[in-house]
Amino acid sequence: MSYIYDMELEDAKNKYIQTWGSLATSWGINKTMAQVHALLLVATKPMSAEDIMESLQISRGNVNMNVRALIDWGIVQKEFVVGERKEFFVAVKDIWELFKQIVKERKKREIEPVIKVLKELQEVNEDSEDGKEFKKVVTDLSKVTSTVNNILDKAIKADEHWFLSNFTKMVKK
Amino acid sequence: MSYIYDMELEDAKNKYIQTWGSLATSWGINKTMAQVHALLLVATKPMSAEDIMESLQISRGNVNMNVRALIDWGIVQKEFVVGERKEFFVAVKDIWELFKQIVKERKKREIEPVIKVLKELQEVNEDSEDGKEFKKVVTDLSKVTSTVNNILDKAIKADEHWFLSNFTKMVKK
DNA sequence: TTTATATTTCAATAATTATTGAAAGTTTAG
DNA sequence: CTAAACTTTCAATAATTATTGAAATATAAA
Repeated sequence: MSYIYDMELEDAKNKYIQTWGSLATSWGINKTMAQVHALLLVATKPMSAEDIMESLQISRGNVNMNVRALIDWGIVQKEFVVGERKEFFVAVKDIWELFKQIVKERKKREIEPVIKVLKELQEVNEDSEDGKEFKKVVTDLSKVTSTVNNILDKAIKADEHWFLSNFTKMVKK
Repeated sequence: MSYIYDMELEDAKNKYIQTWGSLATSWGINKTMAQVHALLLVATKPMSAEDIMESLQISRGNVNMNVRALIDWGIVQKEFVVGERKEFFVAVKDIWELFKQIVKERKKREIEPVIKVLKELQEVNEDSEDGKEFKKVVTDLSKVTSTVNNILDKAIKADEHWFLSNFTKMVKK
């Protein structure tokens, strides 16, 4: 194992962590949250709050808030290390599981609130020409949104192999 | 057409515009951009920059920037009105077209950069145990991301009827 | 219990992102 | 061409969101 090689791996890991953080911004996800997740995903052993603070050069409070958010998303878990009093954290390493959790969470945050609002809006009185047009827009939005929601539900329930092979073939013309 | 009824429709439209704006925030999309889009989507005729300024109580510069962004996304278009010198704007009213444009744009912004980075990262030397693990994570991420990307490509090319009926049935067990 | 260790909270502050509005730039009518 | 009508730009500012760090709280060992 040469020195040069190690540097390359470290560089790759860093690039990965940094890139994830900046991409996250355009997804409406906190930069640090994405970085902490990326760090845990490529870590070879459980990390404590202090390990994370040091790796990413961020404060204790920031680590705490973002690790909690990741646990909420269901993509990071606490882990206890024998002989250690403090908490350690690990990322869910199974990428399929990760994918499903992320879909589940974004569905909940992005799609379900939309469906809820559209449903309410469909109850508006629609006798006038203007009202009919509004109702049509809302109904059409509802239809497409619900379909997407159903498809994501299926994806969440599917298993990895089915998704990666059958689904792909199925979708191909 | 009664006064009360009109109020209800106006209220519904307002609620829709406001809600869209706040939901957009959690999607990494500018609030005003979403509001302008919502406004144009339920408008019964083309709107000028001034109409939008007045409706949403925002500045001219803000309208200009956000309308431009919407045109970039391909979900709003300029329209000329006879006898009027200024520009008017309309939203793409075909919801299926809207859906496809949004998918296309988010794919480009969210998924394609990820694929690009993962591809680069797969080139890291992987002789050590640690390196192998890293490579596995990256490869797995690549696989799932590419599959999602392919599925979205198909969705963009599909037609509405196929998507709303066949795809749904197909996906059902 | 007391003490040491670890975690959480949150007000203050920093960093980022959105918005304004007026000046500069463009386009069209006369 | 010139003036008026309209659009774009962008530095200044406002609003929002993220981060810090120290105090408060919680937990476990002694």
